[in-house]
Amino acid sequence: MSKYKEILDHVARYVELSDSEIAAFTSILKTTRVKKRQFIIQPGFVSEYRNYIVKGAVRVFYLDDAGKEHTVSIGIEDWFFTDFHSYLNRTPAEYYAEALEDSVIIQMKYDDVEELCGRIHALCQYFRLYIEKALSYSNQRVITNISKTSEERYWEYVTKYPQIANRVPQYVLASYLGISPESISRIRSRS
Amino acid sequence: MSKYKEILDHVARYVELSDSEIAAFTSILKTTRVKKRQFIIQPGFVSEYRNYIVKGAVRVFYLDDAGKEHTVSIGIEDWFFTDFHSYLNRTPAEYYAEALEDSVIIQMKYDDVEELCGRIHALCQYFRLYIEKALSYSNQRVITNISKTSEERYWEYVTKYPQIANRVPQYVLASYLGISPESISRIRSRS
DNA sequence: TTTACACCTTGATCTAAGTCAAGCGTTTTT
DNA sequence: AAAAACGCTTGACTTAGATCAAGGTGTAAA
Repeated sequence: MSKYKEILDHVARYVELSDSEIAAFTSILKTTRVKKRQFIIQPGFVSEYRNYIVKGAVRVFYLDDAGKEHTVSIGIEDWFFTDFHSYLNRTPAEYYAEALEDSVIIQMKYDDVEELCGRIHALCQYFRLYIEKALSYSNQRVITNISKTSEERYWEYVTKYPQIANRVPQYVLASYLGISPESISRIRSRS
Repeated sequence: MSKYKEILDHVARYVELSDSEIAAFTSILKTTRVKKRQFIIQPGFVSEYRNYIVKGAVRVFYLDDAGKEHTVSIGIEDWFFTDFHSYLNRTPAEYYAEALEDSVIIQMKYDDVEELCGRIHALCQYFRLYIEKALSYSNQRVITNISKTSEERYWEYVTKYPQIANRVPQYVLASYLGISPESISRIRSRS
């Protein structure tokens, strides 16, 4: 039983890899353990890795000039995260990634991923298909943000992702939805 | 000179295709001409194609229950558009795509794209790399929407995409930025 | 050439949601 | 076990931006 079972299962949902391809893929993986409140990405440093969450919860957020946090993504088991812009362009990150719980993540370097995607067709397909889904989801979020009220966004999220909503602090959810923590509290109370 | 010069140039910015690969790719392409105000995608119908804009301008928008329009994307020459969710899942579209000018677009069917991506590694790479960029951009937009004021979003857009801002009606820009047309007008006047 | 529609502007008003501030349980830390 | 920090709530107040409504201008159509 590979120590990379979880991520290999994830890949298998999209494509089938041969044994040698699995070996090539796992050879670029690295497991990292992080403690609650530890940063995995920090502004100023290049986000070199694509990170897959095996266990735990991680949020990516942006700290604006006024010192306010805006959550880019909240991930739990079986999610990828990174500062995509930094990762793709090898420029300093603008976001933080912070462990919301003690977590186990699998990391893979940009260069290694690109090299493998150039060499292994199935792996390229895997990333393509996965990213296409992520894009469709991101587009959805944009529209929800500009077309729904705070209250609608809150209840939609809680309904769609109860397992995340119940697991992360409310102020994180608030900053993900673009609502103040006080407003979230009021929305909950008037129901 | 191929009649698909523009899109082949676009591909060439990411990967190199052999002559036979170019032939295979162009064989799945179809050129369509649309008049200003014509719909390319409509709710209820599956968005079967990935559409590349050769000439013209197209916007994708969502019409909410209250009858208000929310623009998902504004594209001009050299951009792709589709209702990604509908396209990927072959479910009825939720969005409209409307030509803002008389336009020429190149269309490719989902099944054809998937078949080619399964067969031609370089093409799979091309779509993967392009979509990764699009995702990074979409993430950016989410953060801008939740962290900046209407006024900041407006000026940022105008500065970043003057050629689009000057080409499309202001109410389209407004619905893209999540601002009312009246507010856009006021933002412009107080500068 | 006048009718009409599309798009933009300006003014008056309204309201959802943000801000500021205080208080209160619950975890952490020491 | 006390102190400190964290996360959530509630109240009073403020405000950015929406809504409603009317009028103006240019372009296209009849």
